[in-house]
Amino acid sequence: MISRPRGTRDFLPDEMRRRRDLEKRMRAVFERWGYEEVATPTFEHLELFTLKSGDAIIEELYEFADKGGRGLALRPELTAPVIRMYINEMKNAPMPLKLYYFGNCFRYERPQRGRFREFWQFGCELIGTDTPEAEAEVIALASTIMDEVGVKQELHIGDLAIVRDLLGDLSQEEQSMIMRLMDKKDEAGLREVLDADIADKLFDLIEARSCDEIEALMGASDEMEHLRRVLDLLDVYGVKYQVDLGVARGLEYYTGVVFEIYGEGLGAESQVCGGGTYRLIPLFGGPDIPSTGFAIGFDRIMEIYGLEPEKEVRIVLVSTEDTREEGIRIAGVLRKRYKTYLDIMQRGLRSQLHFADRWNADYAVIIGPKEVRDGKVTLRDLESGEQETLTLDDCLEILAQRATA
RNA sequence: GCCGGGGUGGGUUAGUGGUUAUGCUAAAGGACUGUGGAUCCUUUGACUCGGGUUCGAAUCCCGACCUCGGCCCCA
Repeated sequence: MISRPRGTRDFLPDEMRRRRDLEKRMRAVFERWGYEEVATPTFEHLELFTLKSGDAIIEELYEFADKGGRGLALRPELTAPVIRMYINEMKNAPMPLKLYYFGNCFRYERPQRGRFREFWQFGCELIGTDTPEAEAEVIALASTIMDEVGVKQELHIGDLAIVRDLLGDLSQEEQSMIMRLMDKKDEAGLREVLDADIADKLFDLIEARSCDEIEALMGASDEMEHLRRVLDLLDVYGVKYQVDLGVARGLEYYTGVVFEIYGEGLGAESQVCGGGTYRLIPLFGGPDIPSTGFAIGFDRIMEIYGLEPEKEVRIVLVSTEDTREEGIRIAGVLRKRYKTYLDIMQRGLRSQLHFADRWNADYAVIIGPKEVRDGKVTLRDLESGEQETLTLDDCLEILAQRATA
């Protein structure tokens, strides 16, 4: 027997219905905010992901050579591919671009709850600006999506521009390492690599919970005003957040405001969304324009998603040996509007109704010799067990009434 | 990559060294001949894999694989 590769999943009908329902709800929010969907290939040239990613990301890549010897990789995330797409073919589109996407991504990692080797990301990129208005919109959008799908969220907002002001003298590598330590809230580690006064200040900064506290430590600056404006706008959006300059994000291309959202009800993998402002476009050979975006861990939302999919009407069309052909004709009419199952096993009446029960059908429409003779159908409500024989038009009428009731 | 818990039919479960591996559920067929959920009968179907200990292993030991949880990293 051949099993699934490790860290992958099969989605059975019940779960798939719930996934599609969640997808639909999230997609609807992006659409209502004026974002448009795009899709990129499942695999890309290896360099797209190795060019500006840390070793950790590269180690997790599913990479391979194709039959022509090209180095390729399954995408580990979607920001880089979307930016690549923008540079390749959307440079003349009117700014700003508001794009969203939903797709599977691949990382060679140790699987656990909420972490898989194949997983799905929803996300968006707002390309062309890093104004406070843009950043506030993107954060508010992320937060709204969480609300709309019933996730209890905790939103943390940081700002790498401010942190980098403090670390300005240090090299790129040192800054990256410090970001990582900050993310882990590793005080001892930070004290090891930093001068005592900078370490003290950095730690106070991580503890700061308001702009005033930060300004008291760092003094006034353009970055400070920028962050203040973003937070003011979030207040207007009605978004609840917590200032947390310890949010450092793993990726090195973030430059400004960054944020993470944690969901309630998950284990170790509680981060359900992360994003911020970055400058990735020039790194890939495009113009020096900033973007803001985020990615949502779709599978993690699935774990804590409490809403039930919309009820669908399921009908089983029951016919007999003599009436199969009439059954197919009537099923054709029902199928214009409803999910209709038609027996193809040459089963008897009893057996077809048994199947209808197991299939959780709402109604059985029975077409036997009597019905065919009278030009009628029998509509049986499988929940109440009540049934009546009536014309097809009347049957459709009743189904339509019940569906809206 | 590291540290723990766990793997018995499709799902669930009994079985801690000894006949043909238990029950429930499911699926297929039947009893019941124009009506599902009940009952009964038949059939299908499992010890994750590989070593070791033993006269004998689902059971004890080791390893691998998978899985669950944690570290790391992130979505």
